[in-house]
Amino acid sequence: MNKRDKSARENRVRLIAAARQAFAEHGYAAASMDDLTAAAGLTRGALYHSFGNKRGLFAAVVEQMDSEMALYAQTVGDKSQSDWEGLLAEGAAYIEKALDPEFQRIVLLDGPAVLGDPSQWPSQSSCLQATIAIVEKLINEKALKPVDTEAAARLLNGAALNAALWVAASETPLEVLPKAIEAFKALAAGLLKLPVANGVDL
Amino acid sequence: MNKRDKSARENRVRLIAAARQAFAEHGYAAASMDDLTAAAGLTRGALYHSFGNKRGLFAAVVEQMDSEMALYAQTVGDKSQSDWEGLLAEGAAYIEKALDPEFQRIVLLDGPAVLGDPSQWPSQSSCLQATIAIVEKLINEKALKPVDTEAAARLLNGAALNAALWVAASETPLEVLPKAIEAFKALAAGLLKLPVANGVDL
DNA sequence: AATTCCTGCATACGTATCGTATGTGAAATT
DNA sequence: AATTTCACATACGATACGTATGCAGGAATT
Repeated sequence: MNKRDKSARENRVRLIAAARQAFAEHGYAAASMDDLTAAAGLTRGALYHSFGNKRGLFAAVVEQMDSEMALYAQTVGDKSQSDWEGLLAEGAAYIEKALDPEFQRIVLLDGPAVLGDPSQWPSQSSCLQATIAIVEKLINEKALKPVDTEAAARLLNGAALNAALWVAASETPLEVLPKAIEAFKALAAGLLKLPVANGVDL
Repeated sequence: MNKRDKSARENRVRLIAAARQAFAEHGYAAASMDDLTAAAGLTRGALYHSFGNKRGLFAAVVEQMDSEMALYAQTVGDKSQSDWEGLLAEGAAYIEKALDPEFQRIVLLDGPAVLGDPSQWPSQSSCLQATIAIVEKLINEKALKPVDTEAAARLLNGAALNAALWVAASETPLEVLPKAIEAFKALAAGLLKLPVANGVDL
């Protein structure tokens, strides 16, 4: 553990943290690299050395946030009683996550514009892979209609994401949230081979 | 019809057209206002006079594209035999629309970053309103589960939108497209009170 | 018809910010 | 101890946005 590499790593961590805050507060375009590097006690020289350009730094921030989300989704899924409930819980977790203004601004709004279609991000797959895995399992168990696993997973995530944006932009998020989750569960039920019994918490 | 207003209107039309092309080609951030105004035979002065700033021009472009989309969605819906099929057709139309690189870049990628959450755009509602109307009608007919109409409409649109991005980014769009549409129809079927008969084109 | 007013647009300027090219000092290597 | 390396700072140039001002040609007024 040499001293130089260690301090360099620390600086990268501090840059990502400062960038995360700046991007969340001002948005990608309006975030000044002079300002955010100064907030980290560095200059733009460090930034260009470590991340190449503004976009590279942004990508690092998104990757960090996305892996946090994937981790959270997994714990939520694991806690569920059945695979099917795990799928629903993951979706609900995604919806709730997007209530976080930081997540909304960086990942949902600026992310696609800066990094392109989210489905192509390496990090996004980590979150999607979890969904795909569950869908695949459920199809093998013959619980779901034999649709394309990736297609189903992407649509579920897309619906959840959109629901999240809607909830977040709402004037009364806490009122709208249950409606969004209910609609999400109804949609997801469309993948089931057999209709769920009425009354089961849909 | 005085001469000045007429030429001013023409100039606005030409600016929007030039902007639409520039934003589609380079993306919002990289589109130079000097360049695009010059392409329209004007200068930035005209732009700031008519649209206030770069964002205002962008908003005008998005509104134009969105209203085109709403118009198209409506014709597709009207052509359908039943309301339910109309709903599915609209979703499919949305998915196909997002294969258009111009629509993808401007409305799907840059739009949210520049204008904020799409569900808050005045124009977006025009497209969403159509979906909401159909959903409402189907719920009144007791064909759908009594979910919140706006929630259902937003989730459907979100799923379609995400499917579209996925198809567009795919290496083999024409292979993926039917999978996306099939999965979309399955999801949408989740809103139905009664499961569709197996074999009906799901 | 002549004059004045109005306004849509051009021109010019200031400022902010990004990316690169170059410099430097401390740590690592020998 | 001398040399090399490299993480980062500094300096520079270029680009692009927004504003403030100027102007010309069509409208309004008399």
